[in-house]
Amino acid sequence: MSDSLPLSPRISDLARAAAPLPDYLRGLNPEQREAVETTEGPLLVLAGAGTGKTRVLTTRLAHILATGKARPWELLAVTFTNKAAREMRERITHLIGPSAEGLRWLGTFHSIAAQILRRHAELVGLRSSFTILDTDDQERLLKQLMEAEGIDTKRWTPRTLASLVDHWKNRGWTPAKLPGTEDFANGKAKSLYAAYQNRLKTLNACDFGDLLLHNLTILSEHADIAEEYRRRFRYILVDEYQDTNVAQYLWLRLLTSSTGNVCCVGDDDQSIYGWRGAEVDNILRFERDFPGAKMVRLERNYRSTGNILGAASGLIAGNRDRLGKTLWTEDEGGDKVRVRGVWDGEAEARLIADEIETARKTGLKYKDMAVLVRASFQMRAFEERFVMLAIPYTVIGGPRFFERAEIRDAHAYLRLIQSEDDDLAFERIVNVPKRGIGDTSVQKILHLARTAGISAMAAVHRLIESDELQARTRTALAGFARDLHRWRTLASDTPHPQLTEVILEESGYTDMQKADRLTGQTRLDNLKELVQAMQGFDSLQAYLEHVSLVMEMERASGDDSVQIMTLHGAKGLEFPLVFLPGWEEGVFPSQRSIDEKGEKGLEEERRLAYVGLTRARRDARISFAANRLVYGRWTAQMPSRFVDELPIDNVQPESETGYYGAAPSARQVQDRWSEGTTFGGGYDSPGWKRAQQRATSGSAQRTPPIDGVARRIESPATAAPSGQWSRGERVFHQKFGYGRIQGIEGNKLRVAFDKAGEKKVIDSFVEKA
DNA sequence: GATTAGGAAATTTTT
DNA sequence: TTTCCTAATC
Repeated sequence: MSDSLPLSPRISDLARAAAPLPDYLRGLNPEQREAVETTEGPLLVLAGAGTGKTRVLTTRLAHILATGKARPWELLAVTFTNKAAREMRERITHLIGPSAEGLRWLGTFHSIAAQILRRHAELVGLRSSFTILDTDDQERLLKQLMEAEGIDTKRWTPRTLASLVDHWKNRGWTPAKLPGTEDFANGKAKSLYAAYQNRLKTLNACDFGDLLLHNLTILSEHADIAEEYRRRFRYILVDEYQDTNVAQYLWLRLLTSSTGNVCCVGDDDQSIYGWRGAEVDNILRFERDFPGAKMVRLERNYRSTGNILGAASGLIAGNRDRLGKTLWTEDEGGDKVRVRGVWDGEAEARLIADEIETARKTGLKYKDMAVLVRASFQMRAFEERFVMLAIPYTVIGGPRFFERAEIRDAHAYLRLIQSEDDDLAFERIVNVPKRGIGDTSVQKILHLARTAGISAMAAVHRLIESDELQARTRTALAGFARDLHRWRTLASDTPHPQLTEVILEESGYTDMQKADRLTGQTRLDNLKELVQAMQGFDSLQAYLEHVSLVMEMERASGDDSVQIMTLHGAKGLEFPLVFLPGWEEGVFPSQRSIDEKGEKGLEEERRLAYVGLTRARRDARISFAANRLVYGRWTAQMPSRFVDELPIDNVQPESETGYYGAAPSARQVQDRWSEGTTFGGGYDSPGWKRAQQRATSGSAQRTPPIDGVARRIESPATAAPSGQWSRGERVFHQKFGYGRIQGIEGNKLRVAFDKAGEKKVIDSFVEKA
């Protein structure tokens, strides 16, 4: 592509001719080189899946540094995730050595915005020590405000308001700039938003959205400050540009100088966070937004085979709003993408589990395989099956470490010790563990705090002196205050990990967890992990700052296990073999996406499908079920429209799947379905519908009813009668080993395992020992 | 102030 | 079906 461009006598061209090619430029293809060497002016790099995006990004930074165009601290490089930032830093260090440490402004949008905000906090009414609230704190705060307004928080949930506020902040709207009115709580949303922002100021806190929003206020109202940053950042680099929201876009505009050395890298076909405020438009409009912008397309794919690429490209071609690009690969051919219909969700899990074992025999490792689902509720079927067959697996995603209740409780203690004014932390743990300080007392404390304009802890001190509370409550509060005081004194000369241990012990938190036989052990383990994680930080302050911005924990990876994750979670990853189950209307594309966002929502779903397919290096396998158990009800499913949209040439429909439990009628339908000259369409046939009707005619049962046709039954879950267990009995479990039954609830057993601690397991997964 | 029973909801989630 | 949250009861 660059070959066909008219050659302009640029300095870099001359330099290129004169000097030998630096090592780091070797091995780049012409487009990649162009993306690296076009350092001046606005540049959009459209990087298709698997085209070496990260390599280009890091090489570009290295190039700018190596050629002396800028020093490390004059570069602004923004990513979306901490993981991406970390990876970029590592790879640059690999390229240019330790001087990469000088890249002060390489980080996520939020961490860089937080840095800037700390320097100018007073301009938006905060102190530079402000705390960053997470979504849970945010919702609790909003709930208080709503209750103070007498709003029915069942009819209008704090969560809905939180997402509204988030939405507004994503668009860069302060309460004053908010256009129009909302239906929410009879038009009170706007005033609630204003009240919330005020409350945040008194708490010296801000939420995630504020980090960007306050930056916008500062940069647009203080020209001198904006100018200072524009001069500082000589080169700007933005990763995943397709996922930026309006606020981030405005932020970039404010930081981009007139020389406009801004390079945005992204792929409009991989924009999958629209529901979180991402604007594909940002990338589609780039050339208009940054006059004189160049565009480089990276279209050579180094990851997938021709068939996978063909299937993905054919599918995404159905989207209208895209810049368009044609991925190609030298690795033509490869296996076709297999598409199979199965009877139900269980059959799908069985099929995939069996194929995992088969693939393993051909030399693939478990960790080379991934199951990518649309929504997390689909994961359970696979987990159950994998446990049964002892296939090691890892669920990526799930509840995040720092969001677990016990971790947040521990943090609340630490926050309250660090700053007595942290009312949210106070509220969270005044009565955790139970100290006999009930809801009414807490409300009294908070009321006094609010009316007197003091912190909750200050209110506590006052109330201890007064007689407004019962003597018993006063004693409890005094005890709590005394503990806090003691810990705070201790904090000055105790390393923070030990401090945390002391607090958890002395507060009775550990004992409280020990008393919980069900989840206590897991939680205590998590707390241990927390103390471990704290070791890596110089101070409590540094640690707390870190966790507020980094919601994830370094995952211990490296073990050989099948990865189960959502399609969203899979972005940026690749696997030799990828399973894509649940391609059914309503599931994928998700009905809700379509209901809420119509055609736009559908296009985003299609991009999600594209992301899923392009994760595969050698082999992608799509499946769909005729029947699925959704919230305990059997639902007839139609194959996803995306199945139809796959180009027939790259796809291999399989009809041998009857073995996996489909009734003949369903198999016939599948045969018909796969026979069509245009791919798909067959599910309109009477046979498919009949099969579905039969399935739905019965209400909730373990399997969809099949008239008189034997299906392959091998699941102990269906075979094993329950009620054969008794408490105290010794059992063996594939994954957790030996243990003793503590309790029985229906088909679930509470088992204290010798090694793995107490777990709830399905009875069919254990055998008598 | 703690326990329990009933009812509504149930995507995706980089910070 | 399960899970979480609120309201009613001890």
